[in-house]
Amino acid sequence: MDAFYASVELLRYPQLAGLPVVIGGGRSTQDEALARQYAGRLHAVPLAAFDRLGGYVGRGVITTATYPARAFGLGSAMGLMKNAHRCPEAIRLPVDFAEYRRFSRRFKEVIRAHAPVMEDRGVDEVYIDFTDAPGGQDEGGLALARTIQQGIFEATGLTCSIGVAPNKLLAKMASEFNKPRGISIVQPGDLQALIWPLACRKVGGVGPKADAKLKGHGIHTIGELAARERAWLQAHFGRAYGAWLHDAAWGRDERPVVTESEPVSMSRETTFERDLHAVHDRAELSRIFTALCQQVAADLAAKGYAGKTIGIKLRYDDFRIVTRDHTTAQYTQDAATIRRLAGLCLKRVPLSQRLRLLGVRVGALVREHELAAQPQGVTAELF
DNA sequence: TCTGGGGTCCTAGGACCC
DNA sequence: TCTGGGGTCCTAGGACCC
Repeated sequence: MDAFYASVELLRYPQLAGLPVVIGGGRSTQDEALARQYAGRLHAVPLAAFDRLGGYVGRGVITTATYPARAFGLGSAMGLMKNAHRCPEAIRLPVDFAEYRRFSRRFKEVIRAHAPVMEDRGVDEVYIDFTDAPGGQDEGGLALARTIQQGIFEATGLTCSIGVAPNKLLAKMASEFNKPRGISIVQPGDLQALIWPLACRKVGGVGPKADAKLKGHGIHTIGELAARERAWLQAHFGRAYGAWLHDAAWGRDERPVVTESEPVSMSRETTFERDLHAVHDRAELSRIFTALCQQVAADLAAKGYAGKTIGIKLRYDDFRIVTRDHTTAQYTQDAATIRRLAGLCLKRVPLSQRLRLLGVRVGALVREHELAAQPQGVTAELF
């Protein structure tokens, strides 16, 4: 989906069309009082009433920027405060995940109606298997891509970009070629012309660390990566990752489109408004900790899961992260149990330094209904 | 007044088991 | 005088993704 969060917000506030808008940070002035005042006619909220990026106080990053905002150099994962000077007049809206999830469900319904083999990749992205979908082979996939793009626009008013290719790796790269509202077809023979000139970072799975290391070896483009011997890449990047890098550079990817998967863990975390000290701010920290446990428990219950690995995560004021976890015999989804076990984890961590973030995680999940016969008694040894 | 939140997967060492 | 070879599970950290 193109600039998904921002595009959903623009459906509510069409008066913001064409303006630099960023989504991110905490509550803003218009979300409660204003929403009440203009209920049912949000399109009438005057521009002057919206929060400006330059006036933001707090912690947070830009999660999405509209295309006009990007023209000012505003982009995702950028600190709100530090970059406000690039365009202080940009309008800032708080993140409304519930609303984005609603639109996420709607656009995915449209896709499944046309091509049922769809893999969920988060709120704003999917892989679709065109292989056996009706019309999926017409015009090399272009026809079905157009149908889906149009169907999503009619159902939601949102635009998307689609890449059609022989595998997920290439389709993902192709989808970036013509944003927004683009369709790109990449065929095996296009590797040299369309893929090899791109930066290594464009390969899904090459992040900032791997990219920096590749650059250190003088490898900047996918073509330069493809030119290295497989064995050389394995010697410098590890056997598995080196082989994968080589395959990726040659456009090879056999991963299937996976339509169903079970969650591995559920977590809640929060960055405090100011750094907190375990002793000095004990009461506040404790209150937040309990609330996180209750939220995770509620998430588990809502989705029908229980887990037996309880863990915590904290981030110190210097951004170092530590985690601790503990696996128990009994699966649980109970807030008080999670709180008790997470509390024990917290005791195993140095707490002299101020904390910026606290998180609670429950892993090793099973479905609630598969839990009925949890063994509790004594087992006899037979042999 | 830099730097969110919710995830997955991989690696590596150690405990423990047969 | 010498100490195997599998295998699984747990824990901590880190890279990466949306």
